[in-house]
Amino acid sequence: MSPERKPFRRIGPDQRREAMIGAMLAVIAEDGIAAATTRAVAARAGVTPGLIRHYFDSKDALLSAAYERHMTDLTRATCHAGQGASAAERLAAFIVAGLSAPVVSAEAVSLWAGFLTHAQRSAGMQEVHARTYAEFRDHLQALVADALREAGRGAHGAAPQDVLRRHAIACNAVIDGLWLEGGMLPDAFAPGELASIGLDTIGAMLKLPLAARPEALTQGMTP
Amino acid sequence: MSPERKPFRRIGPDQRREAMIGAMLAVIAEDGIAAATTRAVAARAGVTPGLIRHYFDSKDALLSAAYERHMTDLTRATCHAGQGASAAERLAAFIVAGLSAPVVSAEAVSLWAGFLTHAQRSAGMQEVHARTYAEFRDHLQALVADALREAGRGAHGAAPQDVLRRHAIACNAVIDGLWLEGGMLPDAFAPGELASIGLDTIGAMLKLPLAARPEALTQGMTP
DNA sequence: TGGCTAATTGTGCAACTGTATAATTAATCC
DNA sequence: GGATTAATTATACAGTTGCACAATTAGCCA
Repeated sequence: MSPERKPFRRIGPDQRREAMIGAMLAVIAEDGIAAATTRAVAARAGVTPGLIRHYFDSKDALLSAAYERHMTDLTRATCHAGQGASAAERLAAFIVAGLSAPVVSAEAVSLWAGFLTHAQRSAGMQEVHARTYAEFRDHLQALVADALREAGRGAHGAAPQDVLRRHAIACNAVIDGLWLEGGMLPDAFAPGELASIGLDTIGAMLKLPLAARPEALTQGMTP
Repeated sequence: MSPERKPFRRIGPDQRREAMIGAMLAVIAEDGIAAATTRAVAARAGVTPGLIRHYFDSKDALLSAAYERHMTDLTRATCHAGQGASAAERLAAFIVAGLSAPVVSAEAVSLWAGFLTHAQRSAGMQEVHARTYAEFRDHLQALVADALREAGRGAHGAAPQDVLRRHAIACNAVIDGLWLEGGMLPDAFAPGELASIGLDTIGAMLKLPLAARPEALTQGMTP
């Protein structure tokens, strides 16, 4: 009856924080946010529950940190894909990236929905939400503005700033809506179909011919 | 020390069921799904916690019932607005209804997100989700088909069924995305703005001139 | 009026939750 | 290599949760 204590090793504080955030994300994605208890997350991180409170002020603080990381990852995965010679190509690449794996996935939507539930009641998470959302839409609006200017429109006209805002809102809605459908009904769409629909819809709306480079579209076909 | 018991009156079983569903929806909308405990819901319904188990097999069963009612209400509020002389007018009315109050509201989005979290892990709720979603999109696809036929398109052409499906997916995405934005950031949009953007976007996509009847658009302005 | 029945209440419980706090130990520093 | 310190574990606790079950009672029907 020797009181065997669990052996452990110290790792860098930043690594441990990251491990906990990763464990929180994994548990939520797998078993839902209701299952993301301190004990479950700690077990997933290979650690004792008490340690969570050593790195985070509360369980909610860890939740906010996880939310921020998830949204940052999603935004980065979409925005960083925006390479291309022309502005139209960059916009198209952005759309395709946001509507292909791994951005479109059941786990990503599951995580997002779980966070959303808590976002309305937690000031910290609301702040993260507003910030990541604004970041995403501003980026999108800049891409749209570039593409329109490149096509010889936008610099003149009635109220370019107002029109730009409406366009950004609409583009964002198209991407969000398709992303949601794809994540919730993964088997309802052929590979590349969502990206194709997104390009067509936004292209028609902006009256710009948007086309994905071939390798970008088929990229989502090989998981 | 007389053991005073809570007085009560029996109401019709259907009414009591409805009252409990209503209480569940109210609690979730107000304080989030985490606060929707059996005790909180029972108190809201003016009833003792034990009674919930008398009308529902479990708390999850009540949750599923509430989910179904919420989605049915949302769908009905959108679909039943589709009156109009022409097919294009009916489609426009549908879009406007789905992008105006009370369909667009923080409570509606809050409820939907809360349910979504549980939907992925409950077979019953998943079934409700798939059913209400299909219903909504089928209705939308029929409206789009009518509007295109009315404009002299759709009956001929390459693959009308396939094109129709893509259009329905895209329309659904636009409405869902705008609905989401409006519900999460209620102060970010002027009254009627979302509906106007929705009409423009879907009109451009279908290459149909879609316009709301004036009273429909201003309807969302008087809360 | 007086049961009868089902709707409703009250009580209790075992499991689980977040977190506070003390005890232990791995790594660092000199 | 021994002391120091912060990282980590272990324990405990008060509150909450869903639910089972027995006790009551309101309304209906003869």
